[in-house]
Amino acid sequence: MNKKIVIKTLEKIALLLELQGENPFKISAFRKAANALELDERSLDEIEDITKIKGIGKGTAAVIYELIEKGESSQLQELEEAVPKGLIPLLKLPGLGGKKLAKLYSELGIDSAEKLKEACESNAVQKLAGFGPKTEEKILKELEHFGERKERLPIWYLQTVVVDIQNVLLDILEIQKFSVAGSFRRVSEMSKDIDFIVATDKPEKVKEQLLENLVIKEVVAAGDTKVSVIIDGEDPVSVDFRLVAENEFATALHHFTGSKDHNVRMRQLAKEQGKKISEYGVEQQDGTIVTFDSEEEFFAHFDLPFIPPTVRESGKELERLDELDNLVTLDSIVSDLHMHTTWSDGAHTVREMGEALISRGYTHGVITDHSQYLKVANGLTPERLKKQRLDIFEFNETHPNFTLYAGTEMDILPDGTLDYDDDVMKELDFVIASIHSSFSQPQEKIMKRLFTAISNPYVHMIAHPTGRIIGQREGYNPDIPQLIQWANEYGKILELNANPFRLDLCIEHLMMAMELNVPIAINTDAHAIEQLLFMEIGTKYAQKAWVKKDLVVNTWSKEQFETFIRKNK
DNA sequence: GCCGTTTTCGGCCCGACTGTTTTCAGTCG
Repeated sequence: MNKKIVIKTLEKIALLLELQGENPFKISAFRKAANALELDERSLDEIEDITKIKGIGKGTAAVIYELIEKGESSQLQELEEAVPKGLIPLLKLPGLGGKKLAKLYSELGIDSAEKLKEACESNAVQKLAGFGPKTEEKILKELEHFGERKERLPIWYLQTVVVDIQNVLLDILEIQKFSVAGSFRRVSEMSKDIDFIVATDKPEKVKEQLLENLVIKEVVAAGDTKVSVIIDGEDPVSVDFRLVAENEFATALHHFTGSKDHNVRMRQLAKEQGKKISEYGVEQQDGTIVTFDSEEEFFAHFDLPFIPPTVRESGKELERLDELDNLVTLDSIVSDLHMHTTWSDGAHTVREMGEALISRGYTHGVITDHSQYLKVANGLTPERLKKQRLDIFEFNETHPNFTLYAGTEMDILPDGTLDYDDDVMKELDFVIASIHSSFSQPQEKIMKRLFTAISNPYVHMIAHPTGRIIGQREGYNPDIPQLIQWANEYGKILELNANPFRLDLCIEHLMMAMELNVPIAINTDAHAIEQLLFMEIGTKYAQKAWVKKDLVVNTWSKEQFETFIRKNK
């Protein structure tokens, strides 16, 4: 029995129980059991006694054993018979949860969006206890756009929204300080909303100005401590603002940064110490509330080191505290190994890019323009590549404390050959190979192309290994475990492309690479100076996968880097 | 449904907002 199927079944049971209006704790027990199974690294066969796992007891274990033995769950089947399928999508309507939907079904027989609409239009809904005219009106309004709004939005889109909001917040005088929180602060690839924590002693004024100055499509809620709006734009985004007193800022920020599981773990820990965590502070045994100037102090209160937002996920991070020092950080980065200039499709010259790297405090970098195959990007022929090197030599002569290396981002062609001959590559310091064409080839063909590149002695790194664009395209579906194996065998680097559209390799694959100690280069792939800033998001994303500092090529000194790039020459 | 140095019952993380009520339930994060 596949563990994934078991997890899905438990989640499905929880969902259907919810639609029966069941006890919320019972529902969450099934979700917790699914979660516990997911977090356990063992396969189903390797687990001897499943009830030994915390969160799995008699009831959920029975479901799991039945699944293993019969391949199906009688409990799930019964639920599926009792709960109409049409109710499931209705859970997505804001304001409607399991209890209300259960009532709508049992009292009015509502099991679809159409029936719900009819019932609202005939004013049958407002007659139910617990419902009223406003609820009815709200449901009708939500039904108009039902299914239109995207559930989760990609980080590269949300980033633009966050910047716009920050500009509005900076102009509100009554705000003492603010920070983005939530999954965006944890650098999730996709988020369903954006959270901001705002410190102020004049919440009324701040609320007023927020409502006035933001580009608002809809006000969802506007209370004393919480303002919730939908920001208008290409894709509308839910944004929550939490207005708190300045001394509550640190605990509020921690609380609303999450994740949920991280918070639960922290609260349990606090409870063990006789304390209680809320967004307003930490309540001591004697009832007094302690507040903090920073999240660092908050963690220190529980004898914990600062846990970066990026790793606050499953709660298990509290068991990996000794690894926190090994996480890669922006200030340990001394180079960027993938960028473009005006020689191909970049916006700035070799000199401008080089000087931008110096002003970021780096010690070295590599210029890697596109190769000849990419005509749309003005890719370089071997002749132009030679001329470009004169620019690089000249730069190095005039900047003695910094080294710019001559590289390329060379295409792996659709027929499986490489865009430059070995003797062209031989002349270069650093060769990146990547795929930009024929994404839809069968996996076998894609892997042949990647193998040609990775096994070539002059290739140092594979860039953006899957070709994905977050939330938009899957990429070319390579067998990444195999690629990681090859990288290990041939001593090659794999890239974590830091462009927020890509973040490629993804977390799961980075973790696999860590298991084999395959070196990772975090590169911005900058096509303009401003994009060198992507390094920040790249390092944070790497933290999410617990990528070790020593395995990040960009933290290596110039000497270490040179030893690596020269080993095959 | 799960769990237990508060141990077989009774709490489970905790609190805000809304719309329904006339003190609270449901939803949400």
